Amino acid sequence: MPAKAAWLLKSEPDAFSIDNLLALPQKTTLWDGVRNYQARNNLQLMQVGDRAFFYHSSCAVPAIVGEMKVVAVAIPDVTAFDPGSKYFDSKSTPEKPKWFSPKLKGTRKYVKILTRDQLGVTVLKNSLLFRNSRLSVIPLTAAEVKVLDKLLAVGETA
DNA sequence: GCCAACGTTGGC
DNA sequence: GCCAACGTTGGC
Repeated sequence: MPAKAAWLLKSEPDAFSIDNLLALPQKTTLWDGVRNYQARNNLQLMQVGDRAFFYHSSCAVPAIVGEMKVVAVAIPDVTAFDPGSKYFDSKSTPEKPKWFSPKLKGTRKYVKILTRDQLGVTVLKNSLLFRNSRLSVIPLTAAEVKVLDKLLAVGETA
């Protein structure tokens, strides 16, 4: 069994925040609406049990604000089939789906968030979070996760 | 609100 | 298959 992977998932808090997620009945959601191939490919690589960090983007203080766990691998993104959805894509059909959504469960909201500023002075500086600021689903290396855990441990005792 | 970086589209 | 035009993301 390979070690569990870790991911960073971006969401605009105005659209869907960590609080929105944790307020859901099962704290669970299908991660839909992603319309970028690189991000899509990453969504499809997610395995049950993988860790996922929730990142608030396009807001006053961009930061990792909590954590989730993958509870189901990606299934076709149904919002792409719905003409009424702003994520509708006529090129994606139930027969030939183009976009996918894994299921994520919120597990934790941080007391102290990890701001983009903080992350920028760690090894995360070399991650896709900084090298490709537009990518919304980012794989994290074990070394990067280690740094995050360290920062979190400090936050708890501070 | 601005703008840089990047992805996508479409004409050729 | 190239590349200009355009649209979007997201930090600031």
